[in-house]
Amino acid sequence: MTVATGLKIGEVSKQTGVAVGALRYYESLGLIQSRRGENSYRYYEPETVQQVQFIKKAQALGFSLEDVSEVLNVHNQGDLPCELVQSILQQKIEQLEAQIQQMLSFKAELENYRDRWAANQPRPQPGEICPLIETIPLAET
Amino acid sequence: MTVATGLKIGEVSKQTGVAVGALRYYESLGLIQSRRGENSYRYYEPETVQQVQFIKKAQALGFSLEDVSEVLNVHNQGDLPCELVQSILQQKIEQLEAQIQQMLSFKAELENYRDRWAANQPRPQPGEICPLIETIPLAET
DNA sequence: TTTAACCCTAAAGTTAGCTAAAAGGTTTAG
DNA sequence: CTAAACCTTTTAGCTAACTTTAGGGTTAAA
Repeated sequence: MTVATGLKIGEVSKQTGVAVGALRYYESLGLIQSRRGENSYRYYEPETVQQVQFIKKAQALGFSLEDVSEVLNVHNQGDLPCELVQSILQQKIEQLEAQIQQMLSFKAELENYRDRWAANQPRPQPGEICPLIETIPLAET
Repeated sequence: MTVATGLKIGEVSKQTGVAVGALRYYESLGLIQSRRGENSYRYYEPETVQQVQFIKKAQALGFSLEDVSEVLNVHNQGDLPCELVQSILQQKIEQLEAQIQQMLSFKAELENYRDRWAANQPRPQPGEICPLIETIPLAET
């Protein structure tokens, strides 16, 4: 039997805190690579640990696995992906800002209803379930 | 043939703007009810239109269909669901507030990185992909 | 040597709220 | 009478990022 070198999937899992199944999933998406031993086990280079941590950090920044994939593709073509990373990051920031604005105005609307209802609690008319909801106008599309 | 009374599903759909498939889905969740004719068609009471509008309005307030189901259960037990609606609404507001706070601090963090990197763009060391990401500390769980 | 711990694949399940497609019965307008 | 429009059921698909399950091989320590 030849000696298979490298880390087994469980070791990568332990070192990164990423579940074995998730690592296989990443590999299925082409985010990480492995060699196979005669036993068909996956064997990873030590760098894979860093790569997985890269993925985790990117995720922590709100990058989807597809974003990560784009970045890695640029990297694998020998180019510096930093500019791409910057532009994705800028996009994320803008998306976040837009979402926050939306949520703020939605929250204001909810508070509006809550307070209006707290001040004046209507009773359901026959056929109604709860006027707290029934008095809301349906949004125009 | 006996006369089947009530609204057919397409009529409810037209009057509420909710797709036929969605109405069947609501029924499968027990949110609305129907009688069946000899032809196996669903026939709805006129009140169903209001009930579906109730669902739409509750959704517009961020209620999940499960939330709606809870409210309707209370209603169907003959109790006034308004108090429950109020407390769900309050919960939603609080959740929203918490999410907004999280997103704000996350956004600040991203801007922090963006600006730090814009000021001083490091080059990848051997084994690194892009220090913009690699210099991020992994969050403690 | 045995057995626990580890590895494999493939496929299905998770969440939410639907939509779509296939294959077929019913009704209704002309 | 016929064809369009409507209704039925069941099943699958959509998004994202996995997890779980089932059914088996492999390895390593005691």
